[in-house]
Amino acid sequence: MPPRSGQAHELTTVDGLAQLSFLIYQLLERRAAAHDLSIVQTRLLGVLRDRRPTMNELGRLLSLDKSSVSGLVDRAERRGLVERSPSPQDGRAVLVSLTDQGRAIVADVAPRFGEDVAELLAPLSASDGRALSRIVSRALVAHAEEQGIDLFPAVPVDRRR
Amino acid sequence: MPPRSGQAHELTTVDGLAQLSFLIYQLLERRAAAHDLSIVQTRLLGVLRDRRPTMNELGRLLSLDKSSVSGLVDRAERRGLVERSPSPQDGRAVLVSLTDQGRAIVADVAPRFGEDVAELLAPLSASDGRALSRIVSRALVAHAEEQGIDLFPAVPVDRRR
DNA sequence: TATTGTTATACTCTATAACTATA
DNA sequence: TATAGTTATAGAGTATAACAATA
Repeated sequence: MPPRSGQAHELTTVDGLAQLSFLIYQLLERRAAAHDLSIVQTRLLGVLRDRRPTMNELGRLLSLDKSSVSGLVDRAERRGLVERSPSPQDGRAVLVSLTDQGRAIVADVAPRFGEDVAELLAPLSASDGRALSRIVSRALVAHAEEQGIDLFPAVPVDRRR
Repeated sequence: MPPRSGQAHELTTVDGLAQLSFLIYQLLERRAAAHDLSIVQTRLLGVLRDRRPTMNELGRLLSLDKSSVSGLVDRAERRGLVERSPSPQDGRAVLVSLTDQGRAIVADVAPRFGEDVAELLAPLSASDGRALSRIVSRALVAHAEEQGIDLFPAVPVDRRR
């Protein structure tokens, strides 16, 4: 039986966060679909926005096997969204970067997705909106510290190797 | 440049919610993988926990085409997790429900996932935790109302049609 | 005629295993 | 030998289109 809170139903914390996650996931999915992109392709472009990783690093960033990365980059490259170049440092390594076309898509999708999220939060009061942002940020920062992850990379705009 | 808030970094609302979503998504994915289940299969089982929908309704609940639902249910049925039965009301319709085995998996995954989420929120103060739950719930309820979706089905434990 | 569901088909996405080339 | 990446293969997941059965 769902608990009541005042006159309206309230979800449990877990159910609420799970549903919120799926919802936000779908918002991004829908915006990506406007460019005929899957979520994974979109994450690929997003990750490349401020990085120029090797295939290997890309696998770690996206939590994918190297063979999955090969296929992913193949399809993105075939569509002209990313490009491969040989690493000057390591004859075995391959660097992946956005093309202008890929960058244009990121520049289009990102703000629209931002609007979607803003719209989702529009029914909240201003103070609830601020509180949500602060609390979520706090939880993520604590989690990142525990995992030894840097949430705020130095943003190497044009790092070459 | 990321804004500062006191001594710690704070993410933008959009970035924070997006990251939180992917994180929660991954938590569920990891728990599901322990049963060799994909996220989609897990969502299928979760949706069936308190429903006995037709294939058609299932498609709406999971935002999938009917042909995708056919394949999804095929694979779950082959593994003994769900079962199809003819609708007594409509000769064309097919009802889908959990088997005991499917129910057992839900009963195992749900609390573990709940613990993962609780752990993620553990660094928050008690009042922040409550506020997060309340605010998220509020946003989801408002969104569901706008979309004409019922977040709280009447929980038909043993509804036959 | 319209709706429910399945099937055929094609593509994306993913991992494992075997392979090539470089370190 | 070890590492970086690709390829072959197999399977899940998805949608479109065509179809059969029922309403």
